[in-house]
Amino acid sequence: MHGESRPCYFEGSKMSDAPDLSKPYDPREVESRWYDRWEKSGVFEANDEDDGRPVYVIPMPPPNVTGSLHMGHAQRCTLEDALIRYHRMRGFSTLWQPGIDHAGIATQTVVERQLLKEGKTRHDLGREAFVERVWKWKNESGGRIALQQRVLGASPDWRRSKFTMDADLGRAVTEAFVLLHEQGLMYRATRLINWCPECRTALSDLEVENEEGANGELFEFAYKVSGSAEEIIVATTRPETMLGDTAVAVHPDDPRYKPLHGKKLVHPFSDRLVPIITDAILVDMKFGTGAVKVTPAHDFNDFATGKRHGLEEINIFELDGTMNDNGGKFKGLDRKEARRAVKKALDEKGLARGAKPHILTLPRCQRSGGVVEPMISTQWFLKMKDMADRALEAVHTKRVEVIPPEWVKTYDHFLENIQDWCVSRQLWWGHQIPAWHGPGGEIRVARTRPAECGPESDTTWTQDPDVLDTWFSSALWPFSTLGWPERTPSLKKFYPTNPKQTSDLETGYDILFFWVARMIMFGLHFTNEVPFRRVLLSGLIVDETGEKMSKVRGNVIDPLDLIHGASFSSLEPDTLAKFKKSYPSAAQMGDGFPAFGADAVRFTLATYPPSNMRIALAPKRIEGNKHFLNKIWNATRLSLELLGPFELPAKCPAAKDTWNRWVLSRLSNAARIAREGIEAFRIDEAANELYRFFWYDLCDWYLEIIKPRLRDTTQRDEETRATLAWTLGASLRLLHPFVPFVTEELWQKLHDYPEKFASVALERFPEEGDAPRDVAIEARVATLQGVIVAARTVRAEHVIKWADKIPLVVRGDSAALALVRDHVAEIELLTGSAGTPRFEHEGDRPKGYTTSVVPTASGPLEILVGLKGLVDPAHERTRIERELKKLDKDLAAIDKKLSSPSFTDKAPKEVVEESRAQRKSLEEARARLHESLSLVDEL
RNA sequence: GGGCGCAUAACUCAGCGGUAGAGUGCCACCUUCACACGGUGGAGGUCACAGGUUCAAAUCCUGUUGCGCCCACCA
Repeated sequence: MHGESRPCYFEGSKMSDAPDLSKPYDPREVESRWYDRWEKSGVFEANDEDDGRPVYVIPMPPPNVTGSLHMGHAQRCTLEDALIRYHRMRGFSTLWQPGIDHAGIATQTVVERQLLKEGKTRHDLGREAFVERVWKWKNESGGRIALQQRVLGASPDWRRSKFTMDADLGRAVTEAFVLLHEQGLMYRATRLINWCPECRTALSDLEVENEEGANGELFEFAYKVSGSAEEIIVATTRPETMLGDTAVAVHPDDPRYKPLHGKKLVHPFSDRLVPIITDAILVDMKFGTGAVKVTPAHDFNDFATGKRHGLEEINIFELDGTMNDNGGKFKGLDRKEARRAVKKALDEKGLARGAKPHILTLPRCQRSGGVVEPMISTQWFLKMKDMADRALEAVHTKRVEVIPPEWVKTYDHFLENIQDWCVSRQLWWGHQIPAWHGPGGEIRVARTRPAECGPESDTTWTQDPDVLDTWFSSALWPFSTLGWPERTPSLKKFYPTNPKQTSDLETGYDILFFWVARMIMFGLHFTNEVPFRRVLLSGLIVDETGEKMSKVRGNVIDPLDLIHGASFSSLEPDTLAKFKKSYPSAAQMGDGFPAFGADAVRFTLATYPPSNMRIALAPKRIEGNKHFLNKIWNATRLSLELLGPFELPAKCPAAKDTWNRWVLSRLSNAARIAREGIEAFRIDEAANELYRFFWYDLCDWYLEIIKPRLRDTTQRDEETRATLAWTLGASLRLLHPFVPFVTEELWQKLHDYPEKFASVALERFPEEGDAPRDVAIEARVATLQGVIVAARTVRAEHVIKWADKIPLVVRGDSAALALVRDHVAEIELLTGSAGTPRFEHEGDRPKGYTTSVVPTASGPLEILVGLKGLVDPAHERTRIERELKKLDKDLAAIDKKLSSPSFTDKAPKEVVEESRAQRKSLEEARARLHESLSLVDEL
C-alpha cells in the first residue's frame, strides 16, 4: 500500500499527522485538517499586486444560522482566486438567508426577543442598557460563528473585524446622509407611514410583509344624517378606526346617495359632524353599501382621499398601539380591546347593522410579526426617483449584468414604481441621524454638531434620537468598506471605476430590492460608477417538498447537521414526524443521516442551476455526491499505487497510445466545459461535467484499461504513467473549487512542496489547451466502447458468470475492423472473452452464436457471442423478440418520416441523409436479429 | 388586481426545434487484488391539458388547469 506520507511542509513543520490513504474516505477527518493551514498559509489573503489583471470583489458570505452576519470586509482577489473562493462560498450564501449587519439589526432583534421572554421591552431597559446588552450578545455569539466558519472553510476575514460599530463606516454613513440632504434629496416630512407598534418604529414599505388569508369580519354600522332620520350604512374590517373618521365617501354617480350629497352625519362618540363627500377614486359603487368611512390618519387610501378633500387627520393611537385622547372613553385600550368595545357601544346605540366573515390580508412587521399600523408621523425620507432611473439605465445598458436575466423585469418593476424611502427608525441600535433639533424646532443637518447648537452640555439642542434603516448603510457597503469618502488607494484600486476591472456579486434573490438595487443606486449616486458588473442571484434553499423553511413548520434543516451527521433519536416524536414529512428521502435513511461533509454539501448546491428559484434540499442527493468523493479518494489511492514513486509532470505529456490520447482529449473537453460553466455562472454545468468525466471516463474506462499495463512488472510504461499522473492532477485542480477539502488532501499526496506550504488553491485552473483534444481518437474509442458494451450486454442479459469466458467474433468490413483490431487486449480484458476474439470480414455463421450490431462511422460491426452451453435458448428467444419489437417501432417511426414528401423536400439535406442512414442501419440490425432468432435452435 | 416563474421516469432535477437525459430509488448478476460509498447490465416517461406555427415541437406561439413567488390592494 502506498501508505507512507510524502514529505510535505507547512510553515516549516512536517505534516507527520497526514492521514493514511489506505483508510476509507472520512469527510470529518479531511475537513478538520485543512482550514487552519489555508488560513495560516495565506491562501485567503487578498492578492494586492497590481499586475493589470481584473480584480473580483466578492462579498463575505453570511456565516451563521441565527440570521445575523457581518459584512465588514470584502474579498479581493484575482480571477483564479475568485473562481475558487466563489465556489468555496457558494454553499454559504445559498444556505443562509443573507442579512446585513452593519448596524446589527438582526442582533438587536435577537436581544429584543430575549427581553420579551423576560417580560420586558427595550423601553423598560432604557437606551444605554439596551445598547450594552446588544454588544454583549454580539461578542458572545462570535465564538459560535467562528466554529461554523471553520467547518465550512470560508474566509476568516470576519475575525479580524471586531464586532464593533466601525468608525469609518459611521463616517461614511454620516457623509452620505449630509450630502443627500445638501442635494435636497433627503428631507423631513410628516406623512402616513408604516408603524410597528411592537417595535415602536417606522418601517419602509419593503419591511412590511402581507399575511394572506387572515380571518376577519366585515362589520356594518350606521351613521345618522344630522337633523334627519336618514342614515348611511358603512362597512369596515376595523370598527375601532371609526373614532378617527372625518368623512363618509360615496360615489358621485351613485343614485342611492344623490339626495344626501353635502349633508353631514352625526359621529356617535364625539360631538363633531362628519361630512358626506363624493369621491370616484376611493369608492366602488358595487362594493358593500357603496358608502365608505374615511379615516385619513390610519389608512393609506383614506389619507390620499383626505388630502384631496382637505379633511382633518385625527390620530387615535399612541405609539404602542393603544387609544389616545382622541379615543374618548376608549382611551388606553389596545387595538383589539378597542375594537370589541366600539362594536359593543355601537350596538348599544342601536347603530350596529350586523357582521359577516371576511378574509383579509394583514400587513405584518418583518422583524416582530406585529400587525403594522398606518400612522401619521414625522420622518426622514429619501427621494428615489432620479436614483432609480439611473439604476434602471445601468442594468438596461448592461453596465450591471443581472444573472439570470429573468430578474431584470422584477428589478424594473420595483424601480419604476418606487416610493420615497422612509429611512429613519425609532430604534436604538444603528447609525444615529446627523441632525440636531433646536429649542424652536429648528433642524440642522451636519457632519458634526454645528457650532450654533452650542456645547454638548446645552440640552436645548439635541441630536435626532432616531437611527437609520440598516439597509441605508448596507447600500454604501461596496465603497464604504474601501474607505470612502476618503479617496483611498483601496477605493481607487478595487472599486470598479476602471472599466477593465470587474466585480461580481453573488447573493440570494430575496434581497434584490433591499440591498442589490440600493447598492446600485448609491454607487451611481456617490461614485458615478456601478458597484459591481455582474450580479448572480441564486435560489433559496427550501425543504424537499418545496416548502419554505420555517421553524413553525419544523422543516428547518441545519447545514451543520448535514455536514456532521445527525441522529433522529434525539428529536421529539412530533418534531421528527414533521421533519420526515418535509424530507421524505431522509426519512428512509433509518435513524438519522451520516456525516456527508462540507464538500458533499457544497458540491450538491453547486449542481443546482442558478435559474432555480427554489432549491429543494434532498439529503439523498447529497449522499450520492458523498459517494462521488469516495470515488475520487479511491481512484487517487489506486493511481498512487499504480504509479509508485513518481514526479508530477509540469506540463501535459505527449502521448501516442490511443487510450492515453483519449483520456487527455476528454480531459481537455472537461476543462473547457468547466471553465465555460464557471465564467457564465453556470456552475451546475461545470460540476456535472466534472462528475461525469471523473467517474465515467477516468474511472470506468481509463483506469480499468491501464491497470494491467502499469502492473506489468516486465516493462515500464512511462507514457501511461505520466498521462495518469497529469490527468489525475488536472482533475483535482478542476474539482477543487467544488470540493476544496478532499482535493487539497489528495493533491498534497501528488505534489511535494519542498520549502513552504502551498495549496492546490494556488495552482492554475486547467484550460482546454493544456491537453490536446483529438476528436478522431474519441470517435475510435467510442467504437471500441460500443463493441465492449455489446458483448457485456449479452453477458448480463444471459446471466453469464464472469468466470465463464465467452467466445467472441467481430465481423465487419476492413475499414471498420481496422479500428478495433489493434485493441484486442482491451476487448479481451473488459468482455472476458475466451481467448483472443476472432476478427473476420465474412464467413459462415458459427453455430450457437448470437448477434448484436454496433453502428460506426465506417460501417456496422457485428458482435457475435458464442452462447452454446452457456444459456437457456428460451431466454435468448425472449430477448431477441423484445429487441426486434423495439427495432420495429423505431423503424416504423423513421419510415413514416421518410415517406412524407414534405420532409424529404423541405428538411435540410443533412437531416434527411442522417435519417436515411439511420434507417439503413436499423434494417441491417433487424436482419441480423432475425438471423440469430434462427440460431436459437442451435443452442 | 398586476407581474414573474414552474409543471419531463417512483423521488430530486437537467435539456428548451431534429429519434427523451442524470443522480437517487428499483430489478438481475458479480465479494474480479482502488472503491459494495463498488462493478456490469436492465426495467421505467403519449415531457400537465387543448389548439396553433413548422417537413419536424418536451423544446416556439395562444389558451386552459394546477402549484409557487413578488408587488399592489378591496372599504
